[in-house]
Order: sequence, then structure tokens, then C-alpha cells
Amino acid sequence: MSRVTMKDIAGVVGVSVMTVSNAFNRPDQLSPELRERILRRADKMGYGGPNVTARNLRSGRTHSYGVVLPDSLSYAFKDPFTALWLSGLSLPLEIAGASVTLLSMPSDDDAHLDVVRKVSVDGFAALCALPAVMTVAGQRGLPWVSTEPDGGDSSWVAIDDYEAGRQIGAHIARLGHRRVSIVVERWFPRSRPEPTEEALDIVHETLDDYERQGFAWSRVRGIVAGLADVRPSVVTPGGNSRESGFRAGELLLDRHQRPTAIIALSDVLALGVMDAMARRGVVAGRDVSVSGFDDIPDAERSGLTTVRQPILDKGRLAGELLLDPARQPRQIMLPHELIVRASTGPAPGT
Amino acid sequence: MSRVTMKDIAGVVGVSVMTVSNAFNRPDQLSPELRERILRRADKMGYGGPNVTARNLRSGRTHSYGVVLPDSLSYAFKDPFTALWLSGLSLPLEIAGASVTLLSMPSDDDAHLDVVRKVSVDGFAALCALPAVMTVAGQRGLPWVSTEPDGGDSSWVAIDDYEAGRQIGAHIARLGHRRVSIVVERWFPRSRPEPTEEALDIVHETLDDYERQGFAWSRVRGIVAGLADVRPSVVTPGGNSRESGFRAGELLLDRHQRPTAIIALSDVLALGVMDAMARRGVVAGRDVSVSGFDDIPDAERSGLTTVRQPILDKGRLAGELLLDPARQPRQIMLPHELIVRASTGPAPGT
DNA sequence: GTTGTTCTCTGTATCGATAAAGTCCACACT
DNA sequence: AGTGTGGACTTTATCGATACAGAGAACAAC
Repeated sequence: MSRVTMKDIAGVVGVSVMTVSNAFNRPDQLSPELRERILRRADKMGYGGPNVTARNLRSGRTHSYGVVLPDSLSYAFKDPFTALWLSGLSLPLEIAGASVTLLSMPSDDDAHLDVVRKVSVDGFAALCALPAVMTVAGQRGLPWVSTEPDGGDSSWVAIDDYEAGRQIGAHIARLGHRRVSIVVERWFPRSRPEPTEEALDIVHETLDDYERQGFAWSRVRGIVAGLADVRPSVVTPGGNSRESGFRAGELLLDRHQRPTAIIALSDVLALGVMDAMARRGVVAGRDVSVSGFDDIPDAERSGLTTVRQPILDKGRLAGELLLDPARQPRQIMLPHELIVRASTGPAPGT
Repeated sequence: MSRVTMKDIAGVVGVSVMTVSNAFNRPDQLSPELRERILRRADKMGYGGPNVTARNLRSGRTHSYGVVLPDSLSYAFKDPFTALWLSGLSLPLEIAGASVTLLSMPSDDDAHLDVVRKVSVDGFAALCALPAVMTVAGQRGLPWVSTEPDGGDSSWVAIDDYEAGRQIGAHIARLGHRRVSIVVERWFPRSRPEPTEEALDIVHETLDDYERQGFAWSRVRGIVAGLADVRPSVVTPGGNSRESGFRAGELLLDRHQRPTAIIALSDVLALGVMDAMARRGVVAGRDVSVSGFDDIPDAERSGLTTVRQPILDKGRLAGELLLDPARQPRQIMLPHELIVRASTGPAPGT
């Protein structure tokens, strides 16, 4: 049995298709009796209501917005920052009666890009600034909002990562630390080939070494600027997770020349580092200083020095920009704040 | 400037619309040179690729699946069980190149149902068995999978909640507990009006009292059966969260006749209860026994006695059923297992 | 020279609805 | 009788693509 359409109903009731359409969408356009008759008949025929896709085609809108996530969907549900950002994003969307379509984008190969090409949405919000994805979204002529400034005239809701990094770096330098390591997730650019298992934990002895790999992140550049004459080493464990942080922590703590300060680029990484420290009886803020980034709820509980950013607002505003493509301004820089807690302290021996 | 269509391109290149369509979708249907010429031209004209909605209309599929969540989206991102289930669900969908559209359904009023009516998806997976939602999904002729048996011939992937509850109840009874309280989230049926703030924490002195409120959950019935002649009281704090559990715990621990065992219907509720106990110096498993349900990762860390259910599989199988409406069987009962940990012990004074 | 194949490409119908304009008719007013 | 007016529907065109059947040309086989 093929699906019932308005045409079928129109045929049975003996009216035009348009009248059936009006019965469902514009009650004022036909007499109550006829409307009643049509609806009853439609129900009896097992009609499921106006076909959504056809309506979307005609109206040119789908009332759904795509969210491009930098990893598998399970990551989105595990990472506290992502979860909060998504909650914020969904607030205005939900109110507007729109739904959220999640798109995982672990890489920007063609198979994944195809999902972006073929998904039925009115716009995109991207948690990660994959250029290829942005290009596709732009080609489709759909609005999109990202979480990072990109120099162009695209829309974004971000914080000043460089300045935030600089403050962290300056804070650490001011405390007298000379041996500093930065822990960065292996993330940007995503298009890089997946490293092999063994290559996951690499300590780049110098920043140059790290940058030669093709990485460049304003947060890192800011930290380096803040550290001034102190030259940090860099560790790039796997993804952005507590486990990765733990591995990075193990690696750094077990080195011959243990760093006195570890600057992680996210709170979950920092918390992982602290897990490794706890296991070794290394006290945060006394033996080794640790800092994070984001100020997720767990950061406060663990006394983690970090940069607070308004995560929920970041998402909420992105949602509002998506819903209203005319809204101005479309490049929003939100405030951040260095939150100093117990996990950072003077360098030992100062 | 209106959007460029295949028709425009066809006009400019001087071929039929179908040939343009083939250039994009079936390269084998035309000469490579012509295809090249068309694609180049399309690119130059700023064509964004075949319109997704039009294609969906023609093909009758959208390659997106709706997930009905029992609360606001932020809940989905916070609750460990939901997050895990969603991860599982998304596994097969992601592989099939489909995307996931999240629908929050805090109530089944018409405004929320409308989202279900108007969202562009090929099927639904529901984490909560809202009858009205199921009806709408069914009317639309779309496949749907839920997480609870419903007596009919619908599709579901579930566990035997009654039996699981019975085992928990029997376990507690066997330990000699006579004063037992059950902590249930205020969830079913969702269509009930939101209770006022003050009414959130109610202790139903007897089970009858609780059931008179219109509640009925097989998990509860199982527990009662397992407890045999012990008659539990029931607390219904707010939602399914650690905070609710905490409130329920406070309420119960501060009562004149403190229960010796508290059976929570989810791990997060149980962990909340344990938070309240910790604050009062009440030792779990010695002073008061606590049990949960689900066996989320945190449960093991906290030594919580609980019923383990294969959460990830529950989601994964739901996804597979959605993708393949012909797949059999469509009613899958997964195994569960009572996991006894330190949080339950003999009733004091036995 | 005729028939048969293969390769490209076209024309038309279709998907299921909705917007805009048009028809028809009853009723009111002058 | 002549003209307006508004309500209740219908007609036609449109959204933007894809399926299907088949036309026409090039080339091979006999």
C-alpha cells in the first residue's frame, strides 16, 4: 500500500488538493463543515498529515539546524565543554521550534563531507573550524556560525584565545616557572592523517618543533607570548579527553627533567594530568603547577586554575545568529577571565 | 539573487536538466568531457550542488533519524545513561551515513508534538515511551523503536525491568532490611502537570499511596514483588539527576524513622543519595544500604550495587532496527545482571 | 545496404505540497 | 436591473530535483 496523499483525499472527498491543504494549514480559507469532513476523511484513510519533505521543498526551510562536531558523536556526549555548548545552542533553537541535527566530522574526507552536502538543514553551527566543511556549507548558501574568528566576514561567537593564552602564560611565568610544558590535543588541523598508536604521545622539545608539524593555534601562540623568554615543550596526546591528559601527565612526570608547570589547553586534559599526578603523589600547585582552559564545572571542584569562558552563552548566541541571519553583529567576542585556584603556585625552589 | 538551479545550468550549457543531474549523481551516464564542462560551469555559476530537499522529496528518504528525548536537550547531554545510549544509537547510523536529529519532548502538548509532525526524518528512536509521540510517528508511517515493551507489535530494545527490579528487591530483603524506601524520578507519565516546587519531594508512606497518583512502572512493581512482605515507602524528587537524588537522600535520612535501605531507580539518583549520606557521615552498606540501576561508569567507582544493563547495545540495536525495517526480531530483550558492590550490606542490628 | 549494439543524451511525468490568482455564486445596496 | 462585495473553492504555476522510456548517432557485423 502506497502512502496516502492530499491528492487521494481530494479525490475521495471531491474537492481540490488545495482545499485539502487549506484544511490542514489555513482553517480560515474554507468552511468549518467542509474542513471537518476533510479531516475526518483523511483520518479514516490513514493520512499521516502533510508530507514534511514536500512542504520543506515548497517553503525552502526545514526548521532543523546542523551541528558539526569534531569527532564521533559519542565524544560530544562525553566532553563537558561540548555538552554545555550544545545545551546553550539548543536553547533558542528549541524555543523557535527547530530541531538539532548532529553531524560528526572526525575528518574532512569526502565521505564525511558528503553528509554535510546531503543533510537537510537551514544552517550550520560548527564546534570546530574545518575549512572544507565551511566551504561546503557556504556553497550550499546556508548560514553558518563557528566558534573561532577566521579573519573573513563569517559569523562566529568566540573568545580571544590569544589573549586568554597570554594571561595563562604570564601567570605561570610570574610564578617563576622555567620548565614548562604545554599539553595540546591532537586536533588542528583535523585533516592531518591519524597518527599511529605509538606516535600519539610525542614530546616536542621545542615549540618550533611542534609548529613544524603544521600546527598553529592562537591559544598556543598566546601562551608562548605570555611565557616571554621561557621556552615550553609541547605534548600532543590523542584526543581531548581525561585519558589523553592522563597519558600526557604520565609522560611528563616520568621524564628526567620534569616540568614544574604544565599548561593544558582544556580542562579535561588538565584534570587528566592531575589524575596522573595524584597517582604519583605529586601535589598540584606545590610540586607541579597545572592549568586548564574552559572552566567546566569539574574544574572548580578540583581547584584547577583555568580560563573561564561563558560556554553556555557561546552556544546560545550561536543559535541566535543561526535563527536570525540578519542579526547584527555577527562576530561576537565574549569575555574570558583567568581564574586562579590552588593548582598553580610558585615554582619549587623560588 | 535567487539560488542557481540545475535548470539554469542546463540552460547555460545547453543540455537537458537530466544531464546536469546525471553529471552530479551518475557519472557513467554521460561522457566525461561533457560532465567536466557541466561541473565547471556549475561551479562558476556558484551552484551549491543538488538541492537536498528536492532530492529527498523525490527519493522519499532523508537519511536522518529523530531521537525523542524525555526532557530538554541539556538533560540528554548531562545524563550518563542517555549519553551512552545515544552513543550506541549513533554507531550504526553514522556508518550508514545517516545523521541524528534530536527532539526534546518535555511534555506531550501540541506544540511539542508539532515538532514530531514536522521534522524531516526517516524514523524515530524514543528514549521515553510517550504514547502521543508514538501515535504521531505511527501516523506518519515512519518506523520507530522504543526502549520499553508496550504489549503491542511495535519495535523495542529493552531489558526485563520487572525481573531486574525483583532481583534488587529480593537482594535487599535477603539482607534483612525491613524499612525500605524507593526513590523514583517524577517521570511517568510525562503528561502529568509539573508539580509545584514544594510538592517535588513527597514521601508516599505506602506504595498504594504512590500508585494512587497514577504512577506505574514495571521496575517499581518488580522491586515490590522482590521485597515480598516488606512494604516500602516511595519518594519522588524532581527529575532524574544527582541533585534530585541528593534531595531525596536528605529527606529520607532526616526522617524520624530513617530507612535502612534506599532503592533508587537509577544510578544518578543513587549517587545523589550517597552524596547526602557522605555529607552526614552515614556509611553506605553499613548504616544505610543504597542501590541504583543501569551501572553507569561512575557506579563502579563509587562501589554502588546496581543492575547492569547493556546500555551501549541497547542504543546500537535500536539504531540497527531503524536502519533496517525488515530486520527480525524487532522486539529485543537484552540481559541484565545484578551487580552487588559495597553500597549494600546487612541491615543494622541483624 | 541492412540490421543490431552501444553510447549519449532528451522529454516528460512525478514526488507532494503551497502561493497566487481566478471563478463562481449568494447577497446587499442603490 | 445593475453593480459591488466577500466567502468558498478551483486552477495554474512552482519548488528543484530524479526515474523512466526512448531517440538519434556512431560503429560493427553480416
